[in-house]
Amino acid sequence: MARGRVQLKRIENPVHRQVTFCKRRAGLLKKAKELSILCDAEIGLVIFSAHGKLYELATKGTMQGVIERYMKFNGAAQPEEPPITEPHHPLDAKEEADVLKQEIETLQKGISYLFGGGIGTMTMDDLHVLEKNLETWIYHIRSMKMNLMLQEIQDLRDKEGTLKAANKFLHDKDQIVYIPTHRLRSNNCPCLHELSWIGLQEDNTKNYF
Amino acid sequence: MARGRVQLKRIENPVHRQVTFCKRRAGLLKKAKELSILCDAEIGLVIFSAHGKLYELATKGTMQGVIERYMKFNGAAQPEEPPITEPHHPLDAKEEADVLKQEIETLQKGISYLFGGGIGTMTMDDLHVLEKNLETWIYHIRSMKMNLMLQEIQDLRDKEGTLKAANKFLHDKDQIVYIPTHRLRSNNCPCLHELSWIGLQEDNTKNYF
DNA sequence: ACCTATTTATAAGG
DNA sequence: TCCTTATAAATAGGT
Repeated sequence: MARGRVQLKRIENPVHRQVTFCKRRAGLLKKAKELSILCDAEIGLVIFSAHGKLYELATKGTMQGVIERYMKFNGAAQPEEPPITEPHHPLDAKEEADVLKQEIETLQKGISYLFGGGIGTMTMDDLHVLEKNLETWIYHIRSMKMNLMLQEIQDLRDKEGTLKAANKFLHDKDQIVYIPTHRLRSNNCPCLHELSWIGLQEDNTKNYF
Repeated sequence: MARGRVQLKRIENPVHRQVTFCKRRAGLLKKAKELSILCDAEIGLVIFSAHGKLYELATKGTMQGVIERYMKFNGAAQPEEPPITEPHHPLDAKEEADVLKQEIETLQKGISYLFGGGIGTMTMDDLHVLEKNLETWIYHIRSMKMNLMLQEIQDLRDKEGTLKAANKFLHDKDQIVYIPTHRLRSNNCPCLHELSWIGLQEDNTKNYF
């Protein structure tokens, strides 16, 4: 530069450093603009001062645009083979539990990335996968809850049927106990209809979009 | 520069333009590195050539880090009054349904953004808000389902109690025992224990993280 | 912020 | 792409 060579190390004198920062920052921004204009390039430049202040330049559109373009570039660079989710075979309880456990591990890893170490190492694709996993996870948990609750309801209905039958029988007759079996079937219980619209069975979230 | 002033406009000669691009790109990257070292600044520089090739520099960490920091900065720059989610007053069914309807509208808008128009127009903050809304939404749906199912269970238990009482009454009166009552108690039903760990009540998702 | 001696970047040509 | 060289630009140190 001028009146003395520059050492390529942090300037210790804070005043000198601040002055140099101003001058060189201006120079850098100017050079960036020039390069963009002269050579038809799109440039995004972000500068955080030592004290955390932000200076930015985006030629041709916004910084967001530059970031997106950059993301796409890096996303395409590592096109990890999409694992193609299986059509979800019906599994028994043990298998289901194992799948869930594994799923939970994956997700906890992703989540600790997200909140702990910062988003830094996660690409947009990673986030997408995480989101999908989260949906799947919630779906699994919900399915399990639903199944258990349905079973609970079913049990109670069975009992209800039994009790009703016994009650009716006792009310009608003071004789031999006989519970008619057709009264104990649960498929004519009115409650089932009320529950049906909630979508207890399959991937019901899909239908809301 | 040298041997002739430079016009601040796109260099038309493609060879000249390419040569200048190489030289000035190198210069710009060098200057950026120097500024970072001399003044202890964090710099992210992204250059897309006219032909789409990417050149990048991130001092102090990764480009992802720079992008994150930039995002946070801009997120704070437009600190749209955080709506502060109400502590979720207990609403009646009608209110709840209305809230849900509105929520669904918001989300459908967001989702069509995401899948239709491309991510292009959505910022990271938008995505974050969308994600939060999605969680809230799923939570709401789940809450409603849970409430309905819990009510169903409660109703059935009530009925069970009533029937048991009636049964007992008839039994005592007529001295005829047909249904052993200890088989009808619900609090020792195995299903209940299985249900308890799932957390049927409040914001159970919180506990998984 | 301005000045200016000097260093650095770089345009043109090979 | 790299080398050379003349010259424009950038800038360190001072005011």
